[in-house]
Amino acid sequence: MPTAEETAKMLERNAVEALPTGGLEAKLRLAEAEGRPLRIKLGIDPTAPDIHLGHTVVLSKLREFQDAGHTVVLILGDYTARVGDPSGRSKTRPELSVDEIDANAATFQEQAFKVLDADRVEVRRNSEWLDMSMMELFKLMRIPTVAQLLEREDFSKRYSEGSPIALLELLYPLLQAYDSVAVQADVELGGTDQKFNLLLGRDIQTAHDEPPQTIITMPILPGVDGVRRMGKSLGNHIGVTEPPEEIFGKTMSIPDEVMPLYYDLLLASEPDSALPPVQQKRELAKAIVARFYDESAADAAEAHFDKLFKSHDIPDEIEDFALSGEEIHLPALLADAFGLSRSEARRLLEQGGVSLDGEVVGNVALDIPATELEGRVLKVGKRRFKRLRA
RNA sequence: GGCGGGAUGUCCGAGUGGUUAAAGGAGACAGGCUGUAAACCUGUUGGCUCUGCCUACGUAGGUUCGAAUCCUACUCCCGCCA
Repeated sequence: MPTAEETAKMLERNAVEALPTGGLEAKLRLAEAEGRPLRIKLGIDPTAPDIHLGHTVVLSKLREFQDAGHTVVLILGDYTARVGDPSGRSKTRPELSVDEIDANAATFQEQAFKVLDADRVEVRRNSEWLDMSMMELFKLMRIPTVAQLLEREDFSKRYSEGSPIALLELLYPLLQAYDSVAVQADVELGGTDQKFNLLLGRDIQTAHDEPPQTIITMPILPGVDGVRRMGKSLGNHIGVTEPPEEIFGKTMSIPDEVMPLYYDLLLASEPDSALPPVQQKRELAKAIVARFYDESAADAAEAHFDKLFKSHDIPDEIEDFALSGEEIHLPALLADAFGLSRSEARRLLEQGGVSLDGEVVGNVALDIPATELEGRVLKVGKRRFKRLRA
C-alpha cells in the first residue's frame, strides 16, 4: 500500500500545477482517515459533440485517480454550455440550442468512458443545481470583484482591444465554481486555462462553509498544427471516435517538435531516441490507435497509411459513387461526390489535383460519357477517393 | 439619456466616388520537395450554364452615368459624460 505522499507524487506527475502545495497529499490523508474515496471533479461543457485527444489528457489523469480508488464526478455542463466558457476565448461563444447540448452530452459521456472506469464515476449535470434562485446567485456574486475578473488575460485582452464581453461571461466562472459546492469536490482537474475558474471554486466553497478543493492543472495538448490548442472549432483535433486510419494519419501530420509532448501527455512515456523521427511518430500513431481500438486496428491503419503515402496506391476500400446520366460533367461530378462547389472543382482540375485511376485529369475534356467512367477511381487531392459506378 | 468612433471576404485588415471580386497578412486547399511532418518554393482561395455572367463591403432606402466609398433611417459594437 503506497503512502499518501507516494500517491500524491504519482498523481501529480506531468501536472503543471497542484495547488495549494501539499494540498493533494493532505486530501489523501483525510480520505484515508475518514475511510472514503476522494471526489475528483471534472466539468466538461458539451459544446461540441466529440471528445478529442486534448480532452483525454485530463481524462487520463482522472483515470489514475480512479485506479487509486477514488471517485470521479464527471459534470456535464449542460447548463454552463448555454452560458459559454470564456476561458482563453477572444469572442463570445455562439449560443447552442438545448437539443444540441443534450445530444452532445450523451455522446460525450459515452466517449469519456473510453478512458474512464465506468464503475467509479458519478455523472451529473449542472442543470440539476444551477437553475437557482436569485438570492443564491447574489450570494455567489458577492464573492469575486470586477477587478479580479477583469484581470484575467482573456478578459483584459478583449476589454483593451474593444471587443465585447457579455456580463453573462463574467458570471461563468462563478457557475463553474458553484459546481464544486454542489458536488462537494475534494479535487478539481482542468487544463491550465482553467486555473482561474478552479481557484475561484475554492473561494466559493469556503463561502459556503465547505473545505476548499485542491486544484490540479494539466498541460494543454497542441492540435495537429502543433501551435494552437487542440480544439474542434480550430479544426486541428483528433477525435477519439474517428476511424483508425484517420487517427493514424492525423497523428503522422503533427510537427516533430510536439512529438515528445504527445508521448508524455497521451502515453505517459518518451519517444525512443534510437529510432529515426518518422519511426518515432509511427510508434506514437500506432499506440494512440491501439488505445482507442486495438493492436490489429493499429497495424491495419499503418498498412493503409503506407499504401496511400508510401506506395501512392489506392486504399483497399473505396466508397462507391453512383453516376447519374449519360454524359458526366466533371466539375459537377466532383462537386456532388466530394461536397465541393463547382468552382472549387474547376480550380482543382486546373491545378492537377484530380486524377482518374492515377492519371491526372486536366481541365480539357470536361464532359465524359458515363460508360467510360464505370469502375474507375476518382481521386481529389492526396486522400479523397471515390469509385465511380454507372 | 447626451456626444463621439466603428461595422469590409473564413479570420485579421487596407481601401473615402470610376479596370475593386476589393491591397496585405493569417488560415485553408492544390502542386513541387519530403518522412502525407515541419521549413521552403509555386499556384488557388464568392458563386455559376466560366474567355462571360451573377452576387458581394452591417440592414433598408436614396443621390449619381457610376458607390465599399456621399446622404437618410435602422440594427449592432466600442468609448467618453451622466
